[in-house]
Amino acid sequence: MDTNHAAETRAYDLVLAYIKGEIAAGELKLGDKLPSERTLMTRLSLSRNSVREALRQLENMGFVRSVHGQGSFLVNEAGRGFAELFSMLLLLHQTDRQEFWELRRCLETSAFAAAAAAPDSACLAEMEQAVEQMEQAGTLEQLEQAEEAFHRALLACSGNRLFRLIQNALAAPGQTYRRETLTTLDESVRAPLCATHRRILESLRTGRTTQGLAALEEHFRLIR
Amino acid sequence: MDTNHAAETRAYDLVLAYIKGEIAAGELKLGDKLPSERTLMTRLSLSRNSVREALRQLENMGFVRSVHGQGSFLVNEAGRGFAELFSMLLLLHQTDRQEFWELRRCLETSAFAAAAAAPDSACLAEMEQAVEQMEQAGTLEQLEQAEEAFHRALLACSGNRLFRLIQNALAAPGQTYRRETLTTLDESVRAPLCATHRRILESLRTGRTTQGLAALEEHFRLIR
DNA sequence: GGCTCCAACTGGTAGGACCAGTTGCGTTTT
DNA sequence: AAAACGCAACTGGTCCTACCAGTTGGAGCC
Repeated sequence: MDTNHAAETRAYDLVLAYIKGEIAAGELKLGDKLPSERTLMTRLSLSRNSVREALRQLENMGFVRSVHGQGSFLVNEAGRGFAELFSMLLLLHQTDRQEFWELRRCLETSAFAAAAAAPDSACLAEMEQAVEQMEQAGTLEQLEQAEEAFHRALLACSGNRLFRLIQNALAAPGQTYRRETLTTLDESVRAPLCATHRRILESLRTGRTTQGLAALEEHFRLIR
Repeated sequence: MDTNHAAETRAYDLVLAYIKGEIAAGELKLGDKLPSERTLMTRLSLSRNSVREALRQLENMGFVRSVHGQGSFLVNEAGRGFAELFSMLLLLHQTDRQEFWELRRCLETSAFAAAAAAPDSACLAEMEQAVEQMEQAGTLEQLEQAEEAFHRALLACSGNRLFRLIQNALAAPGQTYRRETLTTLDESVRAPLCATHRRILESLRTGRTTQGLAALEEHFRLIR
């Protein structure tokens, strides 16, 4: 194995270090406006190019949002750039849809368990709304959106922000897969699909965890 | 809520699209050398700045490795840039160690189940070696490395590349947490810790899944 | 007071210049 | 002829300047 990974240091590392320092010092918090590129340039004795490459990296990670004419802001949209990442992974055959579904199943099972242990009424309400929208969905697109909303609420219910982060990261290919699955779905499967979602929700309300986990399993069998 | 997220298009998107096109067309595959920045510049009618910003993004995602004097290469080091991401998440209090452990537990539980269904002898051998190193570890550092190797092998055993990707992403904070935990660990806990790892391995060999899951749970109770 | 408009910000892009590693080929040396 | 050297032509890394294009806020006008 080569062990010289960390040897290289780039100019824009200074910018990253500076931003992180400001955050650690409490000078910078979420929503704040970063110093302008030209300010950072002079302050850190760097070219604007280097500053911009650092900001691109932060923007790519979802921590910075640069708006033309306004400035750059510290935000929390972590996972935004992951859409690109996953499309590349798929393109390079470094993953496939089976692994994708397996990860989703893994996350949602854990999320369900966490949610069942301490259900959040707001999230339950969201899930209720999503299930109703699924049941009443006229178009496929509505069904799609409702289904996604349901799972988003379920993940949110877990309270784990990392789970949601990964879910967001999976959102882009997820939409593709969801559409593929739903369009090829036999109409006869649609009713059980809705029923499964409702059972998951109800089991969270009644605390019947094992029943809910079974419903989750069935859900992934149906949709995979 | 504002809904104009996707309106903006940047110059470097052209580069990303071009690279992806080349990959899709089979012109470019892992390990290949990308066209030089100056070539891309003229070929796509962009400034070198824009080309570089695109390459930085790809490099940040771990798909490109630029080497001074040699060129840029298409690689698969996805997750390399995630170390930065997680340190930022922690810095901004967008996650914490509890969520971190919960994610690890979630992944490893699923990975164990997958591994139990179709155990891979090579990975089992790696795990065996890791357990032995744990049992014979003299220094804390050795224990640390052996423990990490064990879990790396377990995740690899699942066969799911996304799992390994996320594990790599978690590696940086993982090392910090692992060290924190192990250094504060009572010496009396060390033996059971090794025993737990061995039990996980043995259960994979004997196919006693429920026993293995219990051992995994105990592991996370011990180490958290 | 409310309006318009312009000046002074902001980021986005372009192109040139130079530094600094790497590579390979031609020349020189042995 | 084989080995060593060295230069030229790549490569990415950085800096600079200039300009375009949105946004903002205040000066001045209605």
